[in-house]
Amino acid sequence: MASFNVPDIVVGRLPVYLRVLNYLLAEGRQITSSQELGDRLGISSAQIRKDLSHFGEFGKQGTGYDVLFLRDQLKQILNVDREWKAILIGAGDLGNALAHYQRFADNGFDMLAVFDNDPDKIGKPLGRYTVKSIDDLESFITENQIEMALIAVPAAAAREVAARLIDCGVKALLSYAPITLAVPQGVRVQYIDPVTRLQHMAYYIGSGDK
Amino acid sequence: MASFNVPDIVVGRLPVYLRVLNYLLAEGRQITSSQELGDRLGISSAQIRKDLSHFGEFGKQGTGYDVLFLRDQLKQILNVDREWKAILIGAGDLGNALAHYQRFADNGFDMLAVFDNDPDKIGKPLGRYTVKSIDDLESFITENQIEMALIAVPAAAAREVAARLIDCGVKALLSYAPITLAVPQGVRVQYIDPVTRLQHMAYYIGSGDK
DNA sequence: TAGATTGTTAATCGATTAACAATC
DNA sequence: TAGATTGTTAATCGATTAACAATC
Repeated sequence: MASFNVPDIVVGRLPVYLRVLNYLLAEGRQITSSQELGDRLGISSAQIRKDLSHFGEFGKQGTGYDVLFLRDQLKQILNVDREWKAILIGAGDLGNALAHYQRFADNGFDMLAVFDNDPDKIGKPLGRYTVKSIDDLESFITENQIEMALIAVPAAAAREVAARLIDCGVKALLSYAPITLAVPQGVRVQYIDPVTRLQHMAYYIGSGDK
Repeated sequence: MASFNVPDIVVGRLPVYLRVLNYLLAEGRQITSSQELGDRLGISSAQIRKDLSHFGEFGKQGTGYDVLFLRDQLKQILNVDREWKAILIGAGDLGNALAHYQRFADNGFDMLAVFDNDPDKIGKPLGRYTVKSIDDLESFITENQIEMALIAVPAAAAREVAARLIDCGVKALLSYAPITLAVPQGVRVQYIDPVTRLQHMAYYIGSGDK
């Protein structure tokens, strides 16, 4: 797992490589090539080989890559060859969808609890959870050594929630709130905002000449 | 709106600029600067000025930018100074959350219908919609001149759904299915996969030395 | 005017691509 | 062996940053 200064954009592609390898595995494929992976992902084979070269040598000349081996190597590199403990803040419609999303558990992200500040929701069942009070956020994180959190609260509440999470030592935030968060060194944030994505595409399909 | 070959990465930042300008507007601010915008977004003021310079001159030396004016210019540039007609495919938990998401309408994305292939769901209410049969997809798109679609179906169904949408002339797809879609020239796709985002962050917070 | 901030240039930095020797 | 594909190098391409003249 030799690596020190791999470009973030390369790291961001690894999960997609991992995903396609999992599909290949499910299809019963044993061997693949940078060419095939590139074709499936719409990128060049050169980019895939270059990206992988940051971490080591995983293939065989003339043959390609062992799907299972490369898959497992990528899992190691990404640190997803183990379980991660996460929580979800926000039990609205989006929180409900995330609480039911099977792929988190399937990929080793163990969602341990769901929090909300609405008295009408606290104590009620939500999927396999019982919604907890946001008042219990700090104690729960500390006691369970939570490392990641999904933020699915309104934009107006997101900054305070993020601050509290970070105060308790949560190191990765995935925020669905449409707001940019300032976080200290050592804490990672990723954003999911479908509206900005639609706007991005609107630029191109807008007037035909772009 | 002079522009021909603006880097995609620049286009992708404009919606975020637009978002922060809307917040400034809501706060009653009339003037801002590239410095302030950069501070709010965690990027350099130089990058903001450079990005905007692809499209024209929007500020005044010594003063900065008129918030309302720049906001409206960005809306024009992104082609979001008008309504866009969209549909949603998939009425599961995620589809339910998206059907209720107010920010689409707030930002000019008019969701006209929700489709599913499950007989138990078809005809049932979902937010302000009544779930339509996927059998009616083609006729609905054609009759209503749908331009965008949100895909919230299982991965196994996503390729076929995308193909049908594209066949009917839909030009922008926002897919929540964890699979890469091959689309023809002129069609845009964006993906939202929270699992890849968590995996991306896991890389950094994994072992402390990255 | 003095102070501030833009828009732009040039330099730096970083990522992608093409090509090919190595080698399975 | 002949054919195929990797890993890597060097060249190209593209993005970001720093700096500053222009100017409000």
